Amino acid sequence: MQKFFRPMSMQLSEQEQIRRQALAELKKLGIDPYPQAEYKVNVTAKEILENFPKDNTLYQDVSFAGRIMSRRIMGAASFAELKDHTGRIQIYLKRDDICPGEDKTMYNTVFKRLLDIGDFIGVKGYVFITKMGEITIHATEFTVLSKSLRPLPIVKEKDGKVYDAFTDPDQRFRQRYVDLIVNDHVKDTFIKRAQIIRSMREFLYKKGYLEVETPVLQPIPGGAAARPFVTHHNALDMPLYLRIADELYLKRLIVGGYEGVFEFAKDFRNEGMDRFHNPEFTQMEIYVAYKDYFWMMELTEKMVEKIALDVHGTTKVQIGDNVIDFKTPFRRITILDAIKEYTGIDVSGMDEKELRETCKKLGVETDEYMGKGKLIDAIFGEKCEPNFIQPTFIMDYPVEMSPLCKRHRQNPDLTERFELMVNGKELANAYTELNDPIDQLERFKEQVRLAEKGDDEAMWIDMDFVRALEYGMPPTSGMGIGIDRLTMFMTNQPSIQEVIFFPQMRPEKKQKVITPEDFVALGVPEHWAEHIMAAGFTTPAQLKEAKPTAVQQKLNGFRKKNKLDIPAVQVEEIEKWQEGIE
RNA sequence: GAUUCGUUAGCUCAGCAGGUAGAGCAUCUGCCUUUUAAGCAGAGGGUCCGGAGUUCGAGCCUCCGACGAAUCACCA
Repeated sequence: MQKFFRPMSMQLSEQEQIRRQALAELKKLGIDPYPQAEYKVNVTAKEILENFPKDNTLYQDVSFAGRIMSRRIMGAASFAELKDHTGRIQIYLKRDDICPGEDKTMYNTVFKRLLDIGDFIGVKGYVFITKMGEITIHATEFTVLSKSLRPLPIVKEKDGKVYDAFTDPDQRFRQRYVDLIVNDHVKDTFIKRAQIIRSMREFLYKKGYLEVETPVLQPIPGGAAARPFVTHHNALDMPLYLRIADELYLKRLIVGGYEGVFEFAKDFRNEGMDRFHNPEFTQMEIYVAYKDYFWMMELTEKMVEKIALDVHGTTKVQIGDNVIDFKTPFRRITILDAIKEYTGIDVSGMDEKELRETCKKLGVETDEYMGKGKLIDAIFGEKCEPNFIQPTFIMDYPVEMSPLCKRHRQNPDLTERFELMVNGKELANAYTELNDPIDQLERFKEQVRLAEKGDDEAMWIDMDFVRALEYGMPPTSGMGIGIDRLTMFMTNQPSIQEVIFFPQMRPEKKQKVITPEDFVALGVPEHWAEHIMAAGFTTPAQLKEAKPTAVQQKLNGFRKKNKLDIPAVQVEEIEKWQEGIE
């Protein structure tokens, strides 16, 4: 346990020490730096900045709270910037307003010396406009609401140009709270994310669909091809998996008689991480009875169009160098036609061997495990996918790739599946759902055969799901849409880490400085501890992992080489040291 | 996983072709009652990511390691 909670650096920086002293001095003055009482606020920064220019009789008795973001002190008067959840506003303090009597402590000591950038204060006063034309709260009193003990990165701005921006991705993601404090545009991105989700919910509520919750812990991880995270339930003494999708549960609910269900689902996939993948991510999946994938295309494009309009007020959205127009209807093309369009080759009707040759000719890499479906997908992925910048539905995927999808009504080698491509990336995936229980079981079995061949992402057989289908599922269409990717598109962010508050990171390792004393504490005698690092064991862990005999050889060799006047070490001693190491 | 780049003060970054570690902001002290990247004068602040090596001497060179980023691969 200990190793996950290494103490932060024990050494406080000068600035941190000064802030702790200020904290103590505040207490000495009888000021509680962390008061309990509610601080009643009657206005936001945004309201003032919007309304005061229209009517300067407003806001003559405001109570406002926020974080100090900058200070400009000029002797007996000061300006500071306070930030609340709506934005920043300047405040103005005058010594003789704050301290009308003889005692000037509140201004001279508390405000000027003991408060810092990062502290929360509340102010009461009235709004006016300075000579320089800035809307400002003239504070006649202030209250300390919370003292900050760590200095924030100082980001300055003039004429829209940002100086000393806080941009280091490592620090921004590990300490997202700091990122949110100093980078206003980051806050905006996540507000837009919330708008997108809200807009989607509204759209689906309006159609009368039911928002549901299904298990995150699943005994069989189904509904997608991906490696799951495994955990263990103690009471039941059985493995459980974090869901990779919620598809099979939502379809059970369709069997149960609901005609439209959807879920915003956190899904988990134990796979690589990059600009487009985080181990946990959010998908919205929806299933509607009596519909097919054509109907679902319309729902999807209408929904995405509405989101663009709600977030941007227009269907045109800048994504990287491209302007994407989410105006309906979106283009539709089958995967085979797409391949024809971009390679000039008609792969329909080709067998596996011909497809393999085609891949070779096109320079598409393959391996021997790939079946027809994967080969076609490889060609598409390499030669076509990046070209679909404007929203496009790619339709009718090969049957091998889609074990939960109904066969195409005209061609049993294909399925009624579409993916929505935007900016060369997959955004949504949908089927006319397979509701034939016998075919479903066959397809599951085919997946098992793939698994036996070595495909570690093939699906598992979920017999309970098959049983549900055996009771009868109405014809249904279902769709899943990636919320993180959608947010990336709608906010023009280049990486998934920019749209997930706390993206997965390697654990932060504070490098601990190891000294001979650390070895002494583990039972290594002093005369060895002072040489053990030089002899090649720079950490206790290294010492533990090494073979006792190897350690003995190394240490005694070192002793001889350096002519140390200490007794040679015995293997039993070394074994004892190793026992002492965690 | 591969390659490349990066890690120096609280923050953003310099640092010569190895020779006592620099700037701006922040901090501290003083001045300043409408400033706004406030200003002026002064001061303090560093395990140069960790370790080993080469060298009289390493922030800089070599090797090993940690973490991050970009590109590619893998994966969907």
